[in-house]
Amino acid sequence: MQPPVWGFLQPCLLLVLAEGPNYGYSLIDELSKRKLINGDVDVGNLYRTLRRMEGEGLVESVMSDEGPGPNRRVYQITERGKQLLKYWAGTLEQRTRLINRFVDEFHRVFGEQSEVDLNFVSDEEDNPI
Amino acid sequence: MQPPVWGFLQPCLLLVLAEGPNYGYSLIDELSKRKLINGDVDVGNLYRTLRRMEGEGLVESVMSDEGPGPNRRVYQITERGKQLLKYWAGTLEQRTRLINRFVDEFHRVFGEQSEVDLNFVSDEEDNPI
DNA sequence: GCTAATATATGACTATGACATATATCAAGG
DNA sequence: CCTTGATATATGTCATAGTCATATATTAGC
Repeated sequence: MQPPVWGFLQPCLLLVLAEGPNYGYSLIDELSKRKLINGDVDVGNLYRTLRRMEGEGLVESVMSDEGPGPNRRVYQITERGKQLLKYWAGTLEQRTRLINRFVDEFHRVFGEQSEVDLNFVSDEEDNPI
Repeated sequence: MQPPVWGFLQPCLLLVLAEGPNYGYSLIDELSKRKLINGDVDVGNLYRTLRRMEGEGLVESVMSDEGPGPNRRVYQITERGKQLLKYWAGTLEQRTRLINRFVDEFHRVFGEQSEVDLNFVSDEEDNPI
């Protein structure tokens, strides 16, 4: 199954772009290299997210014919994007506190020894609802 | 602004229901009391989430005329729901590791002393895009 | 010319959440 | 009896976010 880390792609893109301009395909590589996202990033989702961010004034883009292969749309973070990135750093720290509280409660309810199940599979088949 | 903790409501509901049957309005109180969610929970969102969860066989509900006021729909976690809860405990622990990696990278890029901004406000007004 | 890798983009669908609004029950006060 | 407020569930509409599939174009290697 492996549910997505909702809303985490945007802050990750801002973080990588804060170190310098970059383009879509390369951003995917960076996210994998830094292990900021486990598993593969959906390319369609990536490009639409970047476009949305441009619409929100978080990044700006120009087409570039440098490098081999098809032209690249190179994104650059804006001042506004940097502001939001700093904001994200704060809220994500808060988020870990919420999650830690969740995990503590979980162990309190189920007992410290209780196993977590990393391989939940949804078997819709035998679900008569 | 305060962006939502995406996908966190469902696991929280499962966790509270794992301690005993409960109904919508009371679940909101519990989530606030345990500080599992900061800010208010949208009631419309809550009820739709519970219905969705029932459709997925994670909880079951019965109407109850106990207590004062209008009748309550009392939800009870299923075996399948408990399984998913254990799974959530595992993935959420993984999620904190991703977020910690993000925060580390952030401080590496912006410097340890850099302030996080907990009060980002989207001023769409002066955004000419 | 064909194929594979690179690169960007969109269509259709699902999941989650925000904000507003609707409906109903019951208790308390006038 | 009637209004008001608290409780309780539910739906409408929209935005955001992600999945899976597919389309289109460029370039390099054979």
